[in-house]
Amino acid sequence: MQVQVIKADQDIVREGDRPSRSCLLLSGFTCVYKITAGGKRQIVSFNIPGDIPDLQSLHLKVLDNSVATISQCRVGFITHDDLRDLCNRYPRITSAFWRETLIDAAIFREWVTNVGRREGVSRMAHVLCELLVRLKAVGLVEDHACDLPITQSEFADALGFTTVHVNRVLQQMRAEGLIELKGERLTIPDWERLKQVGEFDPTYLHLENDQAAA
Amino acid sequence: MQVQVIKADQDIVREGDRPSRSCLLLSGFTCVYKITAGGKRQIVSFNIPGDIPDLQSLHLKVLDNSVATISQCRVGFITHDDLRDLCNRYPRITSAFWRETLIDAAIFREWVTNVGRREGVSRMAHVLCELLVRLKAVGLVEDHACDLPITQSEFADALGFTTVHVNRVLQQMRAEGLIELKGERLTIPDWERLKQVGEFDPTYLHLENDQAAA
DNA sequence: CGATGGCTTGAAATCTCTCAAAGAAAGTGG
DNA sequence: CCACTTTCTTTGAGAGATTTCAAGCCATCG
Repeated sequence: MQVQVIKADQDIVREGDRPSRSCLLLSGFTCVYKITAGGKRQIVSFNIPGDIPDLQSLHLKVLDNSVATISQCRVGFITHDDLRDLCNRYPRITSAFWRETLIDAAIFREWVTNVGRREGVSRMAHVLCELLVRLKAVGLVEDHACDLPITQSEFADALGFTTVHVNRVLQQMRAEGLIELKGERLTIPDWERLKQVGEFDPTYLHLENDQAAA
Repeated sequence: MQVQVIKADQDIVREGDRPSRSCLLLSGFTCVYKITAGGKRQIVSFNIPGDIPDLQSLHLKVLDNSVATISQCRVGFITHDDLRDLCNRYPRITSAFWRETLIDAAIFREWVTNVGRREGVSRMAHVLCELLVRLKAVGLVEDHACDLPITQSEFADALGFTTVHVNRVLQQMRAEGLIELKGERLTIPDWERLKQVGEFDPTYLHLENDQAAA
């Protein structure tokens, strides 16, 4: 595995690429995004350490999305040949990788639902809940607080909002005591309430030990 | 494989189920959907003959979505045990199935983008383009026309609109000569223009022979 | 210290929803 | 085969959520 440090706001791979390797995110945040013909950006998922944002390129030749760093990241590149060897030698690994991509798909499904059917505060709360639970699962949450280097305009691209609207939604959430968010630090004063506002049910994340979601 | 005929508007599997088999759609249309805590429905994809809407349940124990028939359907059920046997015996099959689920994921990504960043006519045009191309790939399109038993309220649930709005969008599209749609019959007078309005690029469908998309 | 990127604000314009009702179309039972 | 019911489509008008445009503020960084 070839490890590399990439600074913030850089594309790791681009839509249309035909990569011969995939990347394992070791530290930092990345996002998977698409650009519409009209020039608008939609982030379709956030990646946290442990994720392999472009594992699908192992079986789909052409990338239909880009992956970019949100913060500075450490990334490990593994060639598809090596991955295939691994899969051939240990069928268990095939299943595990396959399962990872299925969970990615489950997250996309949930995002379609979130963007299509929830509004304002509720939509934002839902993504925050997802991030919290996933970060907790990899040990990046202490005391209902975590580092979150995501800008308001990145949230906008993830939620299908404008930056202006994200700003107003966040203000409302702060006013209601749903979140504390300053700089890159997010704190959740009342997890149960945030979950309720975001209509958040972590089933779709298919976590092995469900306690992380509690 | 156990074949069964299921009438329209029936759930085949439900969110929360732990199925021990998956279903292959032989004829008819189904959809994958989720219900939010607020009681709203979001369809996250349409299925056409040849699809296996719940193949993911092979590796994810609990279903995080439901699958329902849209029209009357013929469905073939295959047990997970049989599927696993197949995969073990023929690694090629594993790859093929895995690839199918990766394409599903690619479609979800596109839908997030569609719902998040396109509006009105453009959003509707995009789903129609996707349906056309996929139906063409399985031989269900002749002369830029196909059967499409999807109601306006189902389109609404797929696009994140209300039924009323879908109705108005469709009227506008008819008025602009983008589509002809009466009853269950859809005709596309000008494919290039519809593609352009829907900002449709079929790359994400990862079709083997790209001509289908032309 | 100026520059850059990110955050905040206001007001008007749009898109989409809600509510409510009526007109087609399709299926059901007698 | 008709009357009846149900579902699907269509319409109007007012309300709401979100966008657009435009500007000012704040922090960070070289």
